[in-house]
Amino acid sequence: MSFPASRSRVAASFPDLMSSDSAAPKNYKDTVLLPKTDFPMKADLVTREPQRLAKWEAGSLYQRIQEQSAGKPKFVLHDGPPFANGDVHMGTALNKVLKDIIVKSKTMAGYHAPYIPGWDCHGLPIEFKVVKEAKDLAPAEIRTRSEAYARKFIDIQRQSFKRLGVFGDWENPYLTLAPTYEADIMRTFAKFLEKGLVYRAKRPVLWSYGAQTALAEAEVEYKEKTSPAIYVTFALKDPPPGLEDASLVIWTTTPWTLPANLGIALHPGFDYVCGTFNHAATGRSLKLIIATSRLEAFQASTGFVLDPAHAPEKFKGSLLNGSEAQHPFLPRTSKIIEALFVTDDTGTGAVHMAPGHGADDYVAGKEHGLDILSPVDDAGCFTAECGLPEFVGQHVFKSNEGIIAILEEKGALLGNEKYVHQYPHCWRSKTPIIFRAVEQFFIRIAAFRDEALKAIDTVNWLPAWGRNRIYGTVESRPDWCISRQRTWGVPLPIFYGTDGEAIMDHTISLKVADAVEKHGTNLWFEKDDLFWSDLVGLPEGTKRCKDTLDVWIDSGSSSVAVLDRHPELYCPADVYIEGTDQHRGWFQSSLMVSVAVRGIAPYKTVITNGFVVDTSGKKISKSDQGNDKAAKPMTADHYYNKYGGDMVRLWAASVDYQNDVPFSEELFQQTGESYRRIRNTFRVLLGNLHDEDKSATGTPDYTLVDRWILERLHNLSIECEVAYERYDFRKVISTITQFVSGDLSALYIDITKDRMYCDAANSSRRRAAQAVMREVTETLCVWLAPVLAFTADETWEYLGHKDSIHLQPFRKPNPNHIFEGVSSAVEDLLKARAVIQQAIEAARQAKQIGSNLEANVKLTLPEAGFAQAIFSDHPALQEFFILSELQIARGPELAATVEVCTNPKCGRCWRLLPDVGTHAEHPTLCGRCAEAVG
RNA sequence: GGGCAUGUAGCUCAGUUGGUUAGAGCAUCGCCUUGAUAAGGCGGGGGUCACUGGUUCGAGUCCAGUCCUGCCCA
Repeated sequence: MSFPASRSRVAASFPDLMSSDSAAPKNYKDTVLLPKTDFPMKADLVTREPQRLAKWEAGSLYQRIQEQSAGKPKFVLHDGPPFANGDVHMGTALNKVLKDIIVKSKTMAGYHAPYIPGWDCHGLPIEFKVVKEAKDLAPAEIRTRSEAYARKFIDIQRQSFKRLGVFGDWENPYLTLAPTYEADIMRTFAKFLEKGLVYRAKRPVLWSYGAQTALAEAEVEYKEKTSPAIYVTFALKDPPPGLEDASLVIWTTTPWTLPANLGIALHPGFDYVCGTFNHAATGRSLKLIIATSRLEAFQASTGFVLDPAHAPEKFKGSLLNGSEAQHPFLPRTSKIIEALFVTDDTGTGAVHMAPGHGADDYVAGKEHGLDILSPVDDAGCFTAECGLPEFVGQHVFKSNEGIIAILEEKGALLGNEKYVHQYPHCWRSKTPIIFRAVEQFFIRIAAFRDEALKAIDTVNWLPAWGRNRIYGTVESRPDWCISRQRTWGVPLPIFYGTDGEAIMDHTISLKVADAVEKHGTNLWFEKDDLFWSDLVGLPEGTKRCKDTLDVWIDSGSSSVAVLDRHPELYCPADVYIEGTDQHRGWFQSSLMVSVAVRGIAPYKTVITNGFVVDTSGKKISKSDQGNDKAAKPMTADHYYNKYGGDMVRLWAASVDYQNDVPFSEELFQQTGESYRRIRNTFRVLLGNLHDEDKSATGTPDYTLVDRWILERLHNLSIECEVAYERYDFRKVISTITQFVSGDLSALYIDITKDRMYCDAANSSRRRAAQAVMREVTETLCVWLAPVLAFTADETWEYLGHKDSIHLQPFRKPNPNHIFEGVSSAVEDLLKARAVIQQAIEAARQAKQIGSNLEANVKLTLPEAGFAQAIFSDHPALQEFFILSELQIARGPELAATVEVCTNPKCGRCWRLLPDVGTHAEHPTLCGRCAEAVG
């Protein structure tokens, strides 16, 4: 049944026409060949898409696509694994749909394009959540629960991705927690060992003495804490002229770190003064060095005031670079270095450096060759290394007072205040954290940095600035710290000998990998040292390493664990596509691993997509979910459950993904408008094909508009083909949208309505239009299929095809659809049409006429031009302009005037024509309609 | 603070190597249609091209600086 609602409404408004009285004018509505289709106007994607998904799945569509394309040239898009934590965010959905559009479009472009999705499963955020739910779990238990947690979200996310119409081998994804994958991570690490790229060194980490563990940033909460803030003097050794007997003054809120002091940092660009400072109350007089900008604050805090009697020495911080100063209470010197992180908002412009107790200190210290001293044990108590026997075994925070007392006694203390500041605390034990250097494993980047930089230039970066971005990060990145004092990860397959030294032997790590491949990494936590040393052939007393590997090693190893392992994939992959943050993340870790392991980049092309941001351009992060200020839904399920998967897909294809993507529900709904436009146009086209003559052979009798739309379709195919090749999906959609709305809906379908509805069913003009409409609909379906995966398939089915559109190839642009002179004729016709429409609009606004068919138009064409054949073909012109009456004249310029048409109205086609009433049998019809009705 | 991006109509974006009156879709307003009807057609309004300066006969486009926003760092 088609349009039942409208039919009854017409009947209700014209009861007289429906009367059974044979004398009354006949109702010709039933003789009009209106569009007829069951293709619903209302998409109802939310209920229909799952049915189509079930059908695809039952028919193993993905597998059939792979079988059908077997043997064709391959195209490998390697999936960057999303983290198995939380629901699918719109940013994740954008990325995943883009991947799918690439895979689908490459498949249709004639490639064999398998897609193996993956998940990143290890890592702190999961461990964090698990441990938060239940405290004081044994490592093996944490791992069991973490795996369950990850698997839960893998299932949730997999359902979402499938629901979005993403095709792939969903039953066999790669998981970084799979024993085979974990074993490959260990083998990758073994390769690093084999190449001598791994070393062990101390480095400061956030340490909770309460929980006796290292913490990550995410496990730290900032709370107010009162600390002693003290000023301490360091006497210069071998001072340059003018600075004799002077002391640098540092300011610190952690006196306990002074035993680990190995340096003092000055800003090379700051101005410093060196002068005599007098303390009125005590009568002390000292020669001190202070940053000029901090002078006032220093004097106010300490009471030491610069003696105005002597002009102070002035110099830049860079002057003292490389000099040394005497430690105030230990028999050693501190190296004076320059560092840009020195600020002038607190302190003295001279910063106490303890590379074992601070991140900045560590980096700057490393750069200037300072040692790393961290004389503190797991419980936060001083070790013998601190050089102060009376403090050994005492907690660092309890030692502050004692150290201040020593400074006082040595005369090195200039001031001591209470200082309230935000200080990091352990989220679990609630104790303040300390920075403490512990042994870590590193990868020596310098050994293959140049090779990595060269590899970057073998890759096609889209957009092109990605190249500079990653080049910069690789160029400047320090050595890679790959050990973590965490539980939920792949264990570092390393052992310590009885002397405490790490045994760096890749053959031992490979033995661990083999065992892990069979039994999983839990074995590392479940069995004891004796078991393991026995297994790998090390002597009794050997201890296994308790650290896990940085998760970036996990995902960074995917070119080894996935591309090299899967028979249908290869390395380098053709495309990686991820968010821009991955230049420093996965793109880089993958590059580093691949270059180290096989000497080349793991990808040929790298595409980045921007972040999904709110409409004011602010980032919307997952963690903002639930906050009052970001209460708007940002998860994909909200959108596909409310609007449908194709709507999310169309949105993803419509946005400028190379930049940040502004997003709101309102913006999202905008793409719904273009969806409706496309769908309704498909519906009319399908409706007009209801009585198509499928037996027809030969070239139909095309009219000018038929040829024109076919040529437009030909151009559309060229544009879509190129746009897909350039991954410019927005261009595909805008090209199709403009074609559908501008060329089809407003022109072609409108113009051909008359012949489609009112001509005899078998008229050659009507059959030609149907041939055109089939060609147009099928071609559009094919180009839309990678994006509107569900709707294109649905339309394809209504076109009478038995099998899925996703098994179809793209259509090559058809050169038979280029017609000499047609586009220039239509160009002129459109100019004339614009003038006519304006004239008609004026008459309409003046209430002289209603529809176009009531107008009698006088069109004046300019003397020159407008010479194409159609301008002397009145019926064709009337069809194109959709007019009942048209007169043509030549004049100085293009113009049109409108009068009310006085011809009688045909009761069937509604045109106002002079030959209405010439047939006795059908007195209310025009000649054409009388003949059509018969 | 540094590196890399970005800024054109209410919103999302086009705008070739500098060259008529800066375009499209959506939104908005008015009219028509009621045989695409929870659709369709026609017409209109709306922009100091982030800002400042420069090169040029001519700048949305090229150059310099400033600001906004994002990513990655410090």
